[in-house]
Amino acid sequence: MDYDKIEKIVAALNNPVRRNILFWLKDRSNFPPALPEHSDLEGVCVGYIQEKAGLSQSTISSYMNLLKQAGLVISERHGQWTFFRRDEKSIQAFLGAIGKELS
Amino acid sequence: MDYDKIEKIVAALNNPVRRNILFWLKDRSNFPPALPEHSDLEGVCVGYIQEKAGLSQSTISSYMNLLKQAGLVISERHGQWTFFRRDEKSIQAFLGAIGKELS
DNA sequence: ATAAAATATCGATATATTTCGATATATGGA
DNA sequence: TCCATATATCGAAATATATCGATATTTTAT
Repeated sequence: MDYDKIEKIVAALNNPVRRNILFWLKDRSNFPPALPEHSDLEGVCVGYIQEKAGLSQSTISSYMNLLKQAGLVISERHGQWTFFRRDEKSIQAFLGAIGKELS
Repeated sequence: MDYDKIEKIVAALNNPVRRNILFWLKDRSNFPPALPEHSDLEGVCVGYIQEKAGLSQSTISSYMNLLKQAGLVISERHGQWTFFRRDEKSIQAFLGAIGKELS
């Protein structure tokens, strides 16, 4: 994982709301149950994330995009809904890389 | 390690110069040899850090203070000189904590 | 005491980030 | 087609950060 990639991730984590969102996404039960037609989908609808975060819809939208650009989350659109889940592989790669850089 | 402590460290790391400084401080040979009267001291004189970073003296001073407040470095004053070294224990604690938070 | 060297602090400016409300776009239903 | 819902994008204002030069402070030497 190169220098710029780490930089992007550190920047993404350097905000309490975004950091919280990643934490919440670890456990689906931090959010309301999915709608019936979404029950077999992975991830959490951005609307629920926005509610839980308590910020404006536009802010959360830009934050989720930033997390996505940093590679920390994966997004999938299903009809009118966008779902986000953590990119566990990328997160682990980051932890490995930052561990190596700082040790 | 609590939430605010991690926040401070992530913020400290969220700058290329500060991140580089921590990296350079891993290896004393990234800097010129110490003066004879400092040869038995630990750490690197802030003047050398400033030279290597290529920014103004005042910027580096504030940056080193920020790294110190985040607990990433330890400073020691010897006469007119201030020396900085990494706080390895704190760094490892951070890596453990961020690994736990993100995993 | 004066002067020099090293470094911390201050104040200012430019730029980046946070956050919002407004609006645009995408999807779906009647 | 029109209307509704969900979400992305835009532009703006407030705040935070990066960085500088000037100045203050600390330490040392003469």
